[in-house]
Amino acid sequence: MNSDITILIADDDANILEILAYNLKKEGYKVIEAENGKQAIQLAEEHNPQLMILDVMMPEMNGVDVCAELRERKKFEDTFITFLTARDDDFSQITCYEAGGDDFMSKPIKPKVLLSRIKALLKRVRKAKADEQLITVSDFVINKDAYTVEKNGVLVHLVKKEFELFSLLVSKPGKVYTREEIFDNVWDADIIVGDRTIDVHIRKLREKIGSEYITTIKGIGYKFEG
Amino acid sequence: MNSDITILIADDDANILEILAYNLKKEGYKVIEAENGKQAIQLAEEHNPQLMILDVMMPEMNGVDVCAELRERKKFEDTFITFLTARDDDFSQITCYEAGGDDFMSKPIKPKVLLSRIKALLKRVRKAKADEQLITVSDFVINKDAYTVEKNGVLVHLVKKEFELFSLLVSKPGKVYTREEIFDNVWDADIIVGDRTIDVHIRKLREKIGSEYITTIKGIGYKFEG
DNA sequence: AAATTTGTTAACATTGGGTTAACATTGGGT
DNA sequence: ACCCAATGTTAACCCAATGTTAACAAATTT
Repeated sequence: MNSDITILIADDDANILEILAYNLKKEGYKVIEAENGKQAIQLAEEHNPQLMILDVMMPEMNGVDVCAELRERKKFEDTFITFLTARDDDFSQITCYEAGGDDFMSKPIKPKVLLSRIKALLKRVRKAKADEQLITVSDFVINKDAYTVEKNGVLVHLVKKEFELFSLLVSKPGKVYTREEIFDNVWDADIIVGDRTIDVHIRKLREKIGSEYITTIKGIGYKFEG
Repeated sequence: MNSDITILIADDDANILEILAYNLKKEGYKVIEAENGKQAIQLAEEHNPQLMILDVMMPEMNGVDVCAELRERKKFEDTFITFLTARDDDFSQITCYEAGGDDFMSKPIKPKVLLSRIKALLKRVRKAKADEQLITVSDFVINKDAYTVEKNGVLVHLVKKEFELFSLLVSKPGKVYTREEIFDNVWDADIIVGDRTIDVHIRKLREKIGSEYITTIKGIGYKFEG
């Protein structure tokens, strides 16, 4: 059940690494181990963990710098990062949070505490994940995994382009999407389509979901009415 | 800037309550104070805080039970709950997380640590909230994403040119925009329109938003009265 | 490869925002 | 007080933007 969660741990102390890895694996998480900061970044890039546990003091690159670096990239914007530190002096705690960390733990780590803490963190991860894929707005439930849309509980069959168009509009109810924005998001960058194409898809969408949800803002674009 | 974030703090020690409240208010959060568990639940019900800081040991009802009780209700599913405890023994930490807590802090609390920790927690709350760009001036709320204008809470429908003209004038209340400036900003560079065009749009704008907001400066241009 | 589904285009219909023209009114300068 | 240039007002008109339809092309499935 936890096998879809990847946790990256980085510590230069092989013993700690082993203890952490053992306990996390026992719970069913997929564990990636790094021995220093640089490796942590590289492995994060490779495995896209949902949670990272970084030792603050590491060779090559310290945990805080790793965190700061990762936070620069959109890809890791929502990754949970928690720090490990030997001393719990104010300075380093604050530095950790300022670098964009989500949590902070002092060594020595007691496995039971670690695990319950991680569970609390992952609760949020799971929720964030589920939120991304299940959007509920007004009369609709959009499931991005299954590519399905329900209106008041009944399934509405949307084909790919319709679904993507609808997802986009629904992702920010009320926001007006310009034709250009729609093209950029729903069509591949190198594909050029005529200017009636969007209208036709909007037409079909309205036909399927009802015409009252998508509003035309003449001269600008379309919006979904939350 | 933080005034839209409500934090509830619950502790039976009046001194701690005061210190926490002082520091949080200083940061601009709206703070609700409770002296015991029962009161905390009641006040949470009333004020719907985004974050709650609960002392574990309290009369009437302890923090853990408060948390467990709140987590039962869908309304508080996404509320962040963080615990304060006097001792940091394993048992109570784990209990806290099991009750559905998101974070855990040991007394004595150092204000700087508390604040940076809270900021880290609220980062995620804010993220969901803060993506509308709203301009608020006098009686109006202008939403540039949705292309909507509200006057005293009621929607005023402006069409493209009207909206752009209004946005321009509103962007610097009090500043007089010459006809030339208006043309440059609202019309494409290569388009030439007659000299009554602006007047007609101003006329329509005044009709829709009320005539008292846009003033004519004869021989110069128009301005929005802040 | 045929059949079906999905996506795009073209051709035409429709609409409403933007502009203009024609006339009314205002108010600053002399 | 008068003039007239600048602005206000109205309604008609035009056309660009969008709606609509069906035929065609591309893809996916059978």
